[in-house]
Amino acid sequence: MKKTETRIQKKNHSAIKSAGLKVFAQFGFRGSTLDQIAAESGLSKPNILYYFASKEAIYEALLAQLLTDWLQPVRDIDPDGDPVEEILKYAKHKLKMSRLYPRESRLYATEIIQGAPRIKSVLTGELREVVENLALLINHWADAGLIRAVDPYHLIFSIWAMTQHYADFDVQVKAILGERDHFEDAEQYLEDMLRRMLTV
Amino acid sequence: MKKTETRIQKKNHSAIKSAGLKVFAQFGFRGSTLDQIAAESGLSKPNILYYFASKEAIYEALLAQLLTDWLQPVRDIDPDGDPVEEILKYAKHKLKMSRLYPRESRLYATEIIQGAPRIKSVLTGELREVVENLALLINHWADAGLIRAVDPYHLIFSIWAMTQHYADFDVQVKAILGERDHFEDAEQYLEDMLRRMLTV
DNA sequence: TAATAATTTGACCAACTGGTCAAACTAACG
DNA sequence: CGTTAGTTTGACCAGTTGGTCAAATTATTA
Repeated sequence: MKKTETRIQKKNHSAIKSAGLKVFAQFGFRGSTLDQIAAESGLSKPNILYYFASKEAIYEALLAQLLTDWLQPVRDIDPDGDPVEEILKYAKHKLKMSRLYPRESRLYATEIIQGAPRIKSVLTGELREVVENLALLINHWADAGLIRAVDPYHLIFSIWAMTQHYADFDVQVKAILGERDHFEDAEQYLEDMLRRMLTV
Repeated sequence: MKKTETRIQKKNHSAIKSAGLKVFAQFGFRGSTLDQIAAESGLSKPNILYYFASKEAIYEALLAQLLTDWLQPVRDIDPDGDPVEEILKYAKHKLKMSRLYPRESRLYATEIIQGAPRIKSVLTGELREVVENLALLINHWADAGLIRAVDPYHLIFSIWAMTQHYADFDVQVKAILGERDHFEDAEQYLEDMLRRMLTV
């Protein structure tokens, strides 16, 4: 039922979302202005509102995209794979997302810090369910003696916290480590940590 | 040389900072308005500007306080104490701060995410220096065989990331775990993780 | 090419923004 | 009690905000 976008629509929708991501990730929803997004995207303000009904519509489109992108890799964890390697694969994927798409991570962070007013239902719905299932799987692996018994929820939190830290707190990390790329060391540390947590 | 504050000044400075913390932590600097802070503090907008020169002055007073509160416990780490216990003591202190003062953590997070425009000099100055010293100490402990050799910087990042996660992403944590207090389990997990990382 | 549909914009608006200021009010003190 | 210093406020302002709209421009298609 969805109309196919014209060439121009495709280009402009994309330009607006890209500009919106940049602005919203830095200033949050209320701190961002349509004028900023207009300037960043090279379109005029009324033209932006021709493609999106409102400032909020842009923001919500970005959040929706983000959430599906983030939930998928959790679902992709293979219950029949090697437990440690599956968790490690997920953690490394998450870290790579932080390196390649730090603005997405920051956009999500600002939304959550502000109390997640627009996605709370997703958090208590889809996200919770997906995490619940992963926690069950981890407990199952532990019961089978394939990994050490750990609190699955806090294990997941620790992976999220550490990986997203490198995107969200990038300025701080760089202030301490310098501008040199630190993701290799971060991955090393993360792998080391997870192996120590998961093997006996 | 500092004039002693009158009773009223003390009360109102405090009320304004408290209200500012609440508002800034949720909406960031640009997303917050003086009217919100006025409503939250129970003072009129002009009255607020009688005590602070500008909206920015309130924000900066909060940040300055925050930074000293956060740097001190790092400095308090005792080079002559038991290494694992000293690091554990610091991590637990940080976690307790997240439980007791989540808004301070969120205020700091929004500032960093936005690129730390007002405190970048502190990051590359005081913070960097303090972390540098801690890293040297950790390496020294490792050289002496008192702890396992780990990357001290990423160790510190992992402590920060995990502890602050419970304050900054509180909504998400609660969406997954429910409203029940989870800090006890978090501390357990954190201690377990750090002991495994630091002992051979 | 002519007609139609899609796109873009300048001008505009009401609400909100941080901040000012003179005047009114209140507390403190000799 | 009267004076002074400290406090509070209503009215106001210029700049910014998200959003509207009719008109102009450009692309598409018959």
